[in-house]
Amino acid sequence: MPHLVEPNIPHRAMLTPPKDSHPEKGIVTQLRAYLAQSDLPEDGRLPPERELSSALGVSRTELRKALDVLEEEGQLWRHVGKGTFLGSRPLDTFADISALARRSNPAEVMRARLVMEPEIARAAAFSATPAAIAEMRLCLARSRQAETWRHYEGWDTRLHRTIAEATQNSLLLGLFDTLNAVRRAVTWGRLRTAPVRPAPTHHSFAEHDAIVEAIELRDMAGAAAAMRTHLKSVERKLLEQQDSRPEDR
Amino acid sequence: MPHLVEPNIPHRAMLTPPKDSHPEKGIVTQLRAYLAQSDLPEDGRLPPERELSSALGVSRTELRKALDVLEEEGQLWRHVGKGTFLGSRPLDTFADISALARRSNPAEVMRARLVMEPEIARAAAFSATPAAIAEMRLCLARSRQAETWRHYEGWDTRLHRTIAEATQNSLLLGLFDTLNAVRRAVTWGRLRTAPVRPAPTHHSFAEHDAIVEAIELRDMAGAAAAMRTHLKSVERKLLEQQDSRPEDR
DNA sequence: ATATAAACCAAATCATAATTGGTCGCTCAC
DNA sequence: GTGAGCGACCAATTATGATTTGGTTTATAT
Repeated sequence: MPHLVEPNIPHRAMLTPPKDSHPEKGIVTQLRAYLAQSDLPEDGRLPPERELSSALGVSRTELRKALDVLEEEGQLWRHVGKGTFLGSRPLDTFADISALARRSNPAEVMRARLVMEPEIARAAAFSATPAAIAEMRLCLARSRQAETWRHYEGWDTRLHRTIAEATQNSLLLGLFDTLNAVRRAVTWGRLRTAPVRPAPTHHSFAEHDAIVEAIELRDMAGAAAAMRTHLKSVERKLLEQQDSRPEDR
Repeated sequence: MPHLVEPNIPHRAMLTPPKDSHPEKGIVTQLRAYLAQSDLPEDGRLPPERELSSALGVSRTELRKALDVLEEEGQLWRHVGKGTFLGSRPLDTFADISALARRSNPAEVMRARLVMEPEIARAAAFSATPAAIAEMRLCLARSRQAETWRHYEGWDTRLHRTIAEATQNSLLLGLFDTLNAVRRAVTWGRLRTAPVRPAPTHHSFAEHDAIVEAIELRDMAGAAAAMRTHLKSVERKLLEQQDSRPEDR
């Protein structure tokens, strides 16, 4: 148990400056002075609030008010568990797949797919080449022939990626790949690994057909709608599975 | 201290199958059979070598030889500390911002934004908290007060990111951040640092207002449409600039 | 009413232990 | 001798638990 009882330090109330008409402003300036003279570590991190408040002889509440002001001014940024730092918040833009996967979950992945993939399909309907469409048809055929769920999923993944490629937008493709990597990395309760093959009536077959058909017809709205319908089906299936099998972890 | 001394387990040398003319080949087929019948977890990870060897009744050395064969065939991949997995090694899908930016260009970035951000705004209209909306309004006000283009862009960026945060979907937020990082990397050369402030009639002001207003009204379609309108304006402005100033990169 | 102190919370970090594929050295059987 | 089995060790990775830290709430006092 840390920090049991504060040893009896004589209060320094008398050392506090005389009452100010705007006391919080005074603390702000006091804090500014401290930040100016104190040499902070390389990363601009300043001591935790609990230390700083006692060092400045103010309550943590008041210190936090002052910090709020400086943060509002953009002079520093704070984050729970990390600390308080001078300067502007570093855009945490390293798209670390594993980090994303750790913070995410299957429901989020499905919602992200529902945001991205219909629009990707729309773009693909606009710019897909005949070769890309041929590859989509190949994926459709192979996924129907798949003898195991593992094989089926392989062709399913390839179909969706082919659609993303068909946008001819390398950035969109990169974002799609990132999303896909997170999807695979997210540890959802081990799904179907059954060695049985998907039933010929599996809902995805017809839905995939509809997507590719719309793309081939250059029907942008139709492609987006078909993709949305498909992902909604997948989502429903996912939720059913999750409900019927409440095992967690 | 773990695993002090292995308890004295009687050797099972006599239980080993009779000598095979090509022992290692036999183990490979045995391993193949095991992989075919055993249902592996979603990620394709198979049991650690120490378990698998005893489960198959072969020595770890022999098992590793068999695994070497399968790895050479590309049927599985291994990594120290992680384990052994079926399928092909996941291409290092770390979303390398600089690599993406190198392959991309401003036009692609704009199209990617037009794909993602309207749908993000739609989702935000559904799930934004009052606090998030308050922050959006703050960004609106501050961007109007901005005294330089740099400040304006700061608040503009923060507004768009706040909208992405309001989806309450960390994965979408991560994808948005990736897109944003690429955007900044791509437009790195040509950031206008003009000290003049944006005109009060700047098109983005009213467009931003419309987006936030739709989000506040929970008007999902309206938010998506407003965001699309805004990005179309930005795209038009971008193309004008690019035309009038044909400098590339 | 306001401020303070204390307690609690969740996110992040740190420290430590346990796994896991890769490698080396020894022993034994043939 | 040659090769296989066995055990130990290594480094990379993961898992786990305690600690730190900003954010929030509550009770108390002035």
